[in-house]
Amino acid sequence: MSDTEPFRAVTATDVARVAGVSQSTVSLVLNGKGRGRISDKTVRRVTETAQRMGYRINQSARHLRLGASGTVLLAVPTLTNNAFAAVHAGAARRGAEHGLGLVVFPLSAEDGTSPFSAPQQALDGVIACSMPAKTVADVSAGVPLVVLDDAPAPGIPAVTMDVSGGMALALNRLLDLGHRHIAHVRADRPAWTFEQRARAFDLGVRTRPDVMTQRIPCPFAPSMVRERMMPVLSAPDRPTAVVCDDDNMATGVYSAAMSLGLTIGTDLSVIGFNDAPAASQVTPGLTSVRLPLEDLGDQGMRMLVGLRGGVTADPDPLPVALVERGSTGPAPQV
Amino acid sequence: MSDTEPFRAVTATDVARVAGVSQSTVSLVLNGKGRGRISDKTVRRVTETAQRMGYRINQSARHLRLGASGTVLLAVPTLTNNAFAAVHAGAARRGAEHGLGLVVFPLSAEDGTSPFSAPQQALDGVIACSMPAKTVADVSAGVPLVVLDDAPAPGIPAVTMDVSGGMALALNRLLDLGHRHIAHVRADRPAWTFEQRARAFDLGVRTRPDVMTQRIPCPFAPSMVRERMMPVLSAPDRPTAVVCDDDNMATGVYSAAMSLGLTIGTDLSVIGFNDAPAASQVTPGLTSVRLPLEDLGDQGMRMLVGLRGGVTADPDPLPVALVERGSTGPAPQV
DNA sequence: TTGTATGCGTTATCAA
DNA sequence: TTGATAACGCATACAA
Repeated sequence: MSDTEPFRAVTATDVARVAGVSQSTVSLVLNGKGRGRISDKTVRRVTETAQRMGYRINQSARHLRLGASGTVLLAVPTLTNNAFAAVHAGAARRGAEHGLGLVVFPLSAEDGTSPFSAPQQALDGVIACSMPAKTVADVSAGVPLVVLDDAPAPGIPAVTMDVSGGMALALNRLLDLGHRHIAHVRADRPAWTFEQRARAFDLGVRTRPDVMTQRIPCPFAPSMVRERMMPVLSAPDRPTAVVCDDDNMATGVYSAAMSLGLTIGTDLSVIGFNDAPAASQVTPGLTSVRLPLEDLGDQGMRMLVGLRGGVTADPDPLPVALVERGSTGPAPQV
Repeated sequence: MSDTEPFRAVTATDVARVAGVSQSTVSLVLNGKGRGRISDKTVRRVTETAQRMGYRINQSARHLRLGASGTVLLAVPTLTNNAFAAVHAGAARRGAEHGLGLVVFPLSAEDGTSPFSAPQQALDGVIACSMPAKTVADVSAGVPLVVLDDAPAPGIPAVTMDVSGGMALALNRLLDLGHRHIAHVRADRPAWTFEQRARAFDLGVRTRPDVMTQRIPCPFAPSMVRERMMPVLSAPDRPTAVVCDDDNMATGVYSAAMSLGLTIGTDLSVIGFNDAPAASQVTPGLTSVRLPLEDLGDQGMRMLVGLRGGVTADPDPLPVALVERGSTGPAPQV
């Protein structure tokens, strides 16, 4: 009852003493390794006792014993894109269930230097998001690796999202709305995820000779997108709809359209990718391809954890959805 | 040279063997506890050997020995606001230096239930961001606590930002620009940080009877702000400038203004708080009070770590700055 | 079916 | 000024 009494954690040994068994039995039971070794009665008693006493495993001790560090690295190309916050959240939550902490690190494609001098020692695994596996080669040396939203390569487990399907969704919606001149604002960054979008766009319009298209590579910054779009949207035969590789880029299109006096959703339809919070905050709301980013992180961590379990088959691409808002409407009459 | 040779970490014992000293000497030296106990020559030799061998401490072992968990909890009111991503980044980076992992958890003010059944066991500390200390009372029981961006209370270490000063900055700038009718869109959420903004606004206009003011409490959602602002901005004697408690709320003002045909920066000046990424992406760019959120997280973690060192004095409020963009301009002629 | 014994790498106490 | 030694809580090989 004393406030000053130092807190003492409930250990497996404590549970063992109360349950009247040995500590190793407790360990066996709690790790599910009692199958065929420990009697059902004992299993029940131990489980229940642990529960009742509020036993919680000491991860430090566990990691020490197992020679693991309890940390996983999440490598991302940049921190500024809030998409990665979602991936992080998903991975972190799942990791916590397994006593794994998650440390994020931005690893630019050009300069792949890492702060980890001895990754094998410091890391239990690496999750690379939206970047080629070779970029993280030096930090992932000797450590289980999972790539997210990148090209599935033989021998490297990958979790992907159906970005091609997302582009198809966007494109078909625009076609349904009667648009026959559609531009694709492409992220000018070498990444599988953007190649997928480009390919799906090209594929989707290939069988439609009645549709005019424009492909506009752009740096990620909205201001650059705006600059690039000004001449495009001023032209006499301007596109009536634009698909952007990212919601941030879409805001650049908004900006250009507005200063040209074009009304978004009426004169010009715009679709983005990610369904970032900003998509619902601009006016009009931005129609966007929602990517299951939190799921992506979750599945990635799940796969990493399963790696020692011998999981090898990549899961199906995660489904995506088109979220319609005010930025899309019927093609304007010519 | 074999690829299959299992990796073996460099331990303090390894260093000891090479340096020709005992393992305990290595521990003493590397923890800086050799002062007046270990000879300078030995200290040098050990330090250098450890460096050369690439020794890295095993945090699991350290935590086990010290009875610590190596994790601290960052409690935030909501995850949707990207401000907390910055706080998290700052705290996580600093924590990593001390072998501390950071787990985030959204703890709503109403329902303060936590997923931590035995916080003293699972957590080495709690950092509560923008929420009253009593909200985290049950999870922080028996654990060092630091509050961020909240009311400094006796006995509870706090790190704050100069939000009042930020409001003064914003207000004075608008006054300098000639605005004499200014509205304050207030976050309708009980939090110290918003009380500060409100108080500073009230204080700043108290001595200016020539200035008309409006105080408009609002939920956080931009759509709600828009709704509330429509009648305000349609009125014949509408405000010529608006200060918002948050950048997100400012986008709601943008939305309302635009649908009323008001040009931001000319007809209506707008200032936000946070300087979120979105502030530079809207058109025109949003003038905003930049809060040092990453610093806040960093200082919070630093303070938590210093707690066992006996640090008690709260640091000065972190300085803020006004970032001017296109959303502010001279007051329109009446 | 269960218990005993050992060591993971560290810190800290005590003896030398 | 330094070294031997004992835990910390857990997983597991081996003994019973």
